[in-house]
Amino acid sequence: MSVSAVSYSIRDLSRDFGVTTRTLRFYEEKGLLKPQRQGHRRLYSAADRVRLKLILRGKRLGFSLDESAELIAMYDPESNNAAQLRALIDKIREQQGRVEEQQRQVQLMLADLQDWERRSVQALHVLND
Amino acid sequence: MSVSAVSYSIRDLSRDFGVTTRTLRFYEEKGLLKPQRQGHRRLYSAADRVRLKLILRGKRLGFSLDESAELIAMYDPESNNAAQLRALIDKIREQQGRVEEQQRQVQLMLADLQDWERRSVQALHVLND
DNA sequence: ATTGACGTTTACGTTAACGTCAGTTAAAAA
DNA sequence: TTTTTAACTGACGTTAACGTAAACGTCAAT
Repeated sequence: MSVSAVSYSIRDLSRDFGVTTRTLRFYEEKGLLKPQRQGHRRLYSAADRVRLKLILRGKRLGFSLDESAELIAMYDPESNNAAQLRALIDKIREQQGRVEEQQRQVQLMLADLQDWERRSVQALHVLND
Repeated sequence: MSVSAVSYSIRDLSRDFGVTTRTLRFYEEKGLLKPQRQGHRRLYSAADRVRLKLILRGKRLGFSLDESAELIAMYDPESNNAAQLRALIDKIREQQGRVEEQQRQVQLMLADLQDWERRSVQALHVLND
């Protein structure tokens, strides 16, 4: 079974995902990525790209790298564990809660301010009349 | 005009807002709070409480302390500046955008996962039948 | 043989938001 | 007056997520 070994240099990933090479090495230090080596050079596989995509998605979700690491471990397609999957979904739901709370706070603040704006416009009217 | 000078100790604020005294002194270092002194002790006024409330609200909104500092400067009830108020509202709207983006990402991820869950449950059925 | 492009490791630097002492002072309680 | 209690000022420590050199390896092209 020959695998058509598509692989990417660190530069490739850097370019394709808009992150620095330092970042990629850093993610590796943290155990988030484990590219193969050819000599001492890193060779990233398609699977590595998927993992990176997940990490970055995690960031956009507002997760820390450590949290992303957990998520990815759970997301692992090999261990097709239902309980784990639920745990993962729960984690995301928690995050969803936090984000919704922020949303509420933003709404509140905006409402406050717009109210204030209306009143200060009125105040100006009073002053100018 | 005698002002009924209500004031609070650092301990009071710490307790009332659920932050450490270190935090309060730190906020002062950063210029976010400017309590009066009685000797070398800090005396917080009602205005200081309002500022603190705003800072903490800013945090819940997902702003950094520096950003909160800006916000508070703009929020200043003295300078009743309409343009400034708009600027403030804009800042909050930006944040709103960021939060909404996170919300979208969370939704996406959840959808992905639930989809996956459905399929793996089916897969289990297949395996068990 | 040298240049240049790209890669590697090692390691110290940076920012944010405090935590955690250590050593002092001032005021209140015993 | 002595002891407690609360507060104060440094100042160094901590975590996260990289940034930023420094010094070196390797391979192809000139």
